Amino acid sequence: MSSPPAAEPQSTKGPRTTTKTAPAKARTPRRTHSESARRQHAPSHRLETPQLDALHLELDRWFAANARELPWREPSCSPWGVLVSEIMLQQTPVVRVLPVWLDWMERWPEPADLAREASGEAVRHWGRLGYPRRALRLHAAALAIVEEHGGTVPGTYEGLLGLPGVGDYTAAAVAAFAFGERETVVDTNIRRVHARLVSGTALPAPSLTAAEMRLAEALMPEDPALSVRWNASVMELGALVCTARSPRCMDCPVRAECAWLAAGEPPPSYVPKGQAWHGTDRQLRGAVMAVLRVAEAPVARELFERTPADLGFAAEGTAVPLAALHRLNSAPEQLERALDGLVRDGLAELHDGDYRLPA
DNA sequence: CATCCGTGGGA
DNA sequence: TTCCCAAGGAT
Repeated sequence: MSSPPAAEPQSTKGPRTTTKTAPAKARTPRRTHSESARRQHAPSHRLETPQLDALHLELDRWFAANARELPWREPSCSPWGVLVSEIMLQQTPVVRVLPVWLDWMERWPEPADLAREASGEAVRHWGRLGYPRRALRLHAAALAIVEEHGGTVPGTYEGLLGLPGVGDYTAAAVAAFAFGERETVVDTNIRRVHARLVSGTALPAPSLTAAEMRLAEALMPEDPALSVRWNASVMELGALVCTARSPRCMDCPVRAECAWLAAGEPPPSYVPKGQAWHGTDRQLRGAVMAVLRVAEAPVARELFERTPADLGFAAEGTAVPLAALHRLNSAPEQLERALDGLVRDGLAELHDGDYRLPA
């Protein structure tokens, strides 16, 4: 139904103006177990088998026919656009990211455009995507890109990993999808597909293991362009077919090779524990941020506490989110903790008893 | 390494 | 209605 998206490098990363190196304050590069595993070019078990070749072909064909058309997959999309999409997509479904991503790209087409703004503007236009710290980190990343990379998104795993909000997954994903690098991309979708297809289990381990990284590396095609395509294909299969709940195995292009199906779909060996929500600080923080995002002016602390006679003072627009906040009926000390936490995290500023987004 | 950090649509 | 959980990262 959709035209095959070409999984080609979206930027001919030409001269990336590497003249400005040696930043005054170099970020300490993070070292994760998966990165060390990535570094060891452990040729350990390269599975150059006919079966693997067939798998690559089957998934590639499926991807060509079934992949969603997403703007950040267009060859014309800049590395900046890919980076923004990847951070927005962290723990957030595609359908909710789409409108916000389009708004951001129009508003801030380049890192320097966002870097010129106050961080609070990034938070405001993050809307209701959730985890607003990501907006803060994206703004900080834009600043770092301008100050340390001449305004262009770094094109290597290491360079990307040094950016705020960019971890192992995002660094590999941007290097692969925006620059065509052969990187071992492992997200929750890919982990689940590997668990079922290869390991024969319903779910991957609770946390990412070194064995999974080795497996992911072993499954990737050698050719960089094909590896990029493979990474995108496995991720898309996990998102559309090999889903967490009620996988559509009938529509799976590789069901004949699936170890989990062959084993009779054994149930997961553990139950993922859900996150508490009602009555938590997170819920309260979310309600406070909903108020600050729509507020035109700083919001007095009393309005959060509901002491004034029921919102007579609420500035227009803030009445609804304030009412939602009051409905939570949280203890004063919890509200205090939430507000302090937001200020500590840089999501809000406090001036003379008034709260606002960071200016 | 376990925990924290938002949100809303679908099962 | 309730519960699950989606292209994770930082501490």
